This record gives sequence, structure tokens and C-alpha cells, in this order.
Amino acid sequence: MDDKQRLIIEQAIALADEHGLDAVSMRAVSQRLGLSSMALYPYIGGKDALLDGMVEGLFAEMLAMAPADGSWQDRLRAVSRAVRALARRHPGAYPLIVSRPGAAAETRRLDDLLAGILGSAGVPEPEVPRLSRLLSTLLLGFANAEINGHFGAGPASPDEWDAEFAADLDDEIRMIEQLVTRT
Amino acid sequence: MDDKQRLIIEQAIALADEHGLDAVSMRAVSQRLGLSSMALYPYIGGKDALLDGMVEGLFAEMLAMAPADGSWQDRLRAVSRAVRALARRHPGAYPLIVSRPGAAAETRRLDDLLAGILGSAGVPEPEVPRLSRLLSTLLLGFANAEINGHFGAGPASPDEWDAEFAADLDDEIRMIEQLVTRT
DNA sequence: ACCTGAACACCGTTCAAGT
DNA sequence: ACCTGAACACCGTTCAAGT
Repeated sequence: MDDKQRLIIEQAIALADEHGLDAVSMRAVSQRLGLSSMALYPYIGGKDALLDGMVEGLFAEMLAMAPADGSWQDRLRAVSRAVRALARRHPGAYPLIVSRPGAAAETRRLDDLLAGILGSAGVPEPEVPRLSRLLSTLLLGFANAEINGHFGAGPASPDEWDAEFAADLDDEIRMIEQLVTRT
Repeated sequence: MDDKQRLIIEQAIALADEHGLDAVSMRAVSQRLGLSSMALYPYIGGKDALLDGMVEGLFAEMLAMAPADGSWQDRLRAVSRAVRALARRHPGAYPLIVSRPGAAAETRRLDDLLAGILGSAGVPEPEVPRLSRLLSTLLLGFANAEINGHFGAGPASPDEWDAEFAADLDDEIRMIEQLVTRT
């Protein structure tokens, strides 16, 4: 029954969002489920595995949000929106995505998604993996910066972040278009 | 005497690089200095302030590495090299840069440096702050991905990371050049 | 099969005390 | 002024035990 596993991860994410990542302890998570801390161990391996599971859960949620139709530009914008929406929905848990190694299997699905988009944009195949990684670094990192309050002099309101992100994306889209026509 | 403060932060960074971030405890750091853990509190505020201090120390080290002469393209490449060199020199401590809010004063100096470079590239002033943030997100995030082993199918050897990073930077440089001539 | 309690070796931090 | 020891309320995790 990995229903229970999913339940545990769900509660851990909720706890992180409500009280910060530091509040995510085995004891606190188990308490939310009416169990003792040791009851979690059979379902998740331990604290580290729980954090990995949270990353996996976050990615899964994000990938479920991104629609897969429209022009490649539209799809790219949809993925970007999904990443930022995830970060804002999970301000406490999201930073795990950027701070934990990509051991999780779901992690690579974002790169695959981006690779698909770039492929249909006409990007030459040997360039696709590199550009996927560039974009995922930028998307994940930018959302993290917003959540973490990076950039002392950065955008102040969510609307300003939206505008900045849209402009960044337009630049990247132009970069990709130029790369395609250069070939 | 914030000589002592610097000494503490130095040892904390060394400890992180040698034994991982989790090994950085007040007790372990103080032991490296031949002190009890409580002796650190007058010099640094506590664990959180210590971690912030480490971020500050890392940024300072990086900024000292980046030469400030040559064409704007050369200077941009120099900054990029400095970021990656920092990450590889501090594989344990570096991730703090990306996981901790930019409260540290030094944090913004990277954006200033990038803004200066973009300014001398001829980027229109209203676009400069946004592009500085885009570049710093990309540079810091990419180095973090390398350290953290993000991207399951990513580059395997340091040389491959070098090549990928150089290609990314060329793309960004072209993007900036195009943005300048479009004006 | 599923859960618990006590226990161990750790944390960060406070506070009274030492020189 | 600078440092320490004991103590407190927490951790993650093990292990024997309960039903």
C-alpha cells in the first residue's frame, strides 16, 4: 500500500508549506497522521528518503499541470507557468527541488518535456539536451529566486515577477528561434 | 575582532566541503577551533547567522576571482568561470548560495557586476536589471546543477560540463547582442 | 502485519559560573 | 573580556516488544 507512502509525503509537504522546511521532522510528520515517528519507517526509508519523496511529489504535481497542446512557444510558456505556480503553491517545500540532487526519477521528466518542445521547435537534435538543461535550470532557478526573495532589488509584487518572467521567456524563445534559423 | 568571525566561517566552509553540509554543527565547527560550541555565539549569532556568513564568504571569494578587464564578452565569461570555479572548490558549501535567501549583502554584488557588464555591452538601461537577474540565476543554478549531479543524462566529465557551459554562454551572448542591435 | 516505548547519540541554545 | 559545563528541549534511528 503505497497509498500510505503518498499520504506521508503529502503531509510532509503540507507541513513544510505551513511551518517551513525545518519543521519537517519525522516526529512532526507522524504526529499529523496520528502515528508515532517509528511507524513511518516501513513506508519511507528515513528522513532523506522522505525529502526525496517530497521532491518527486512536487515534480509530479507540476507535470500534471502543464498542458501539452498548442505551438511550441505556447507549450514552453505553459511549462514555465506550471513551475512558477508550483513554487507559489508550495513556498516551503519547493526549494527542495533545487537543493536536492536529481536522484528522483520524476526529475528527468521535466527535461524530457522540454526536449520534446525544443524538438518540435526545430532545434537541431544534438543541441536539444543542452538547451533542455539550460531552460530547466533557468525555470527552476527563477522560481526559486522568487520564493526565496533572492535579488534584493528585484521585483516587489507578483505581477512584476510575472512581467519579468514573461520577458525572460520571450528572450529565450527568440534565442531558440534564432538558433533554428541559423541552421 | 572579526578576524575570529572570519576564522569561524572559514572553518565551517572547510567542514562542509570535507564532510558535507550536514556535518556543519556548532559543536563540530567549534571543535575544529579548539573551543566549546558556546564560545562561537558571541562572534556569530547562531547557526542561521553562521550559514549566512558562509554564503557571504563564498560570494566574496568568487568576486575576488573575476578579473574586470577586456571586452564585455570576456568579462562575462570570466564571471562565469569564477562561479564554476567556486562551486568546484567548495562542493559541500556551494549549494548554500542557492538554497539560502539573498539576505547577505555580498549577494547583490554579483548582480551589480553583471549589470556593469551588460551596461557596457550597450543593453538599454531599463532592461539591465532584469537581464542581470536572468544571468545570475542561470550562472548560479548551472553551477549548482553540476555540483549536485542534477540531470541524470547530463555531462559526465568536467570537460563536458565546460563545453556545455561555454555553449550556453555563447547563446546568451548572442541573445544580448541581438537585443542590443534590435534597439 | 502493523504499530509503539524506551533508549542512544546527536542537535541548537540558555544560563549561571569560572578566570 | 573571554570561555566553559551542565542542562533543556529537541532531532533521526535502532531494537525489543506488544497486538
